Formats: sequence, C-alpha cells, structure tokens
Amino acid sequence: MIDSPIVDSPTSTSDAIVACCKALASPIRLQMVALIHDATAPLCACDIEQSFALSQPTISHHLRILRDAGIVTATNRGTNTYYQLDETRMEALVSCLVPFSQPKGIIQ
Amino acid sequence: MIDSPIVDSPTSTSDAIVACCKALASPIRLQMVALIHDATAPLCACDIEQSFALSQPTISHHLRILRDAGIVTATNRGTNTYYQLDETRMEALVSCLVPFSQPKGIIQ
DNA sequence: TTTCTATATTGACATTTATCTATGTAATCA
DNA sequence: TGATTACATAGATAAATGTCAATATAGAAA
Repeated sequence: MIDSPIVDSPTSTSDAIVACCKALASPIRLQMVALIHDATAPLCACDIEQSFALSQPTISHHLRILRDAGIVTATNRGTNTYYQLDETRMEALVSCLVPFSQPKGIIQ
Repeated sequence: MIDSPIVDSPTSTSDAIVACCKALASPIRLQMVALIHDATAPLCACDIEQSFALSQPTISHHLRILRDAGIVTATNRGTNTYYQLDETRMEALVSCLVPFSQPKGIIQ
C-alpha cells in the first residue's frame, strides 16, 4: 500500500505519511512550516516563538512534532536551536499524495 | 499565508489544508483513500466496511471526515452511498504542499 | 564557579478524537 | 402496508492532543 521514498524511522511508509499529515494537521504547525520555509536564514526557536501567542514550552512541543515527523531538522549552535525545512521529506510526502490527485492507472 | 486553489467551505485556505491533512492523518482514513482510489468502480460504504475490522458507525464517521474535508464525494443510489475520490481537491492540496518541497524562491 | 539565556522536559488539566452500542432514517422488497 | 437493508446520527467512554506552569539542562558570560 502506497510505496514511496519515505523509509525512515517509522516502521512503514504509510506510517510516515500519517506522521507527516498529522504534523501538518495543525494551523500552528502549518504556519511554522511556512515561516521556516519563507525565512531567508534558518530560524531559531525564539524567533519562531515571537510569531505566536503561545508559551515557550508549547512552541517547543510543536517543533518537536515537526522534527519527529522529519519535516524540519534542528541544529544546535550555542544555546540556540536553528530549524530548517527538510524539503526532501516534503518532496517524499508530496510524491505519496500525487497519485491520489490523478485518475487511477496513470503509471508515469 | 499559503494561497492556493482550495477555496471551498472552510473560511480560509490554510483551514482547508489543515482539514485535508487532518483527514489524511489517520491510518484508517489513508487506507480508505487508497482503497477508493484503487477501486475500478465507485465503492459503497458496505464495500469499504468489509476492509476494516471496525463497526459500521465508525466507518461512517471516518467517511464523514473525508467528505467534510472534500477529499471524497458521496452519491446516493438506492440505499447505497457510493464514494469517489475528488482528485481535484487532492490536486489542490498537493499544490499547496509543493512549495515546501522546493527551496525558497522558485517562482515557476 | 556562579549566573544568565535558550531550549527541552515533566506533570496537570481541558479539549478533541476514536470507538462502541443504541437508535433514527430512508429506500427497497414482499 | 410492514419488514429489511444500508447508512447516518446520538450519546457514552477511553485515548490522544494542546496548553500551561514549573523544572531541568546545557552552553555562554561574568
């Protein structure tokens, strides 16, 4: 069922798709993804925090969900954690969804 | 934020994306989508029900979520309800996600 | 070392979601 | 008409999720 390039931590491919969809299934996290994508430089957690009227732990929690889904990567520099979008993973997700946007039988 | 062809029932575009992602963020519903997509003919609820070890109301509940998100359409014939994938809506969803699968600044 | 700053984790609580049983509804069949 | 079939809805309950305050951790600065 639904084979794709996503083959990471989750046991099966569809688990990965579900995890990604779950991660994106929140207005907060979708906005975070857009924010991180649109930024000209990697954003640290405190930058992201300033865009939302939510507590620091809540921001951290949402970022963790995005990380765990593989949608963003985090790198530490000093006391800061910088977040970047993993376009490859988004590409993999999109690839899994594209077949459903086309009539059956399009083999490509 | 995130402009796209999805402009239906939900108030804003990102609401629609979130609704679609939410609908796909379940292994059951993702499998339903695959099932409906792969079928050679439209499937009725009872066909779908047979593929899962869940009660009829639970199946109905999941189908409703997919309907409400616009991912599937339902048409009644007799006492049966036939479900079909709305590829146009999936296409719209994919279009919203594609930018995140590419480095910033790709205008196209 | 001590203190400060940035982030993560823990634990509690409210909300949402998934599931079931029971019931309602509407089309079909006898 | 009454009975049956297919599906939807309502209500209850358990599990998952979102949020916060409090606390922990780890690097930087003094």
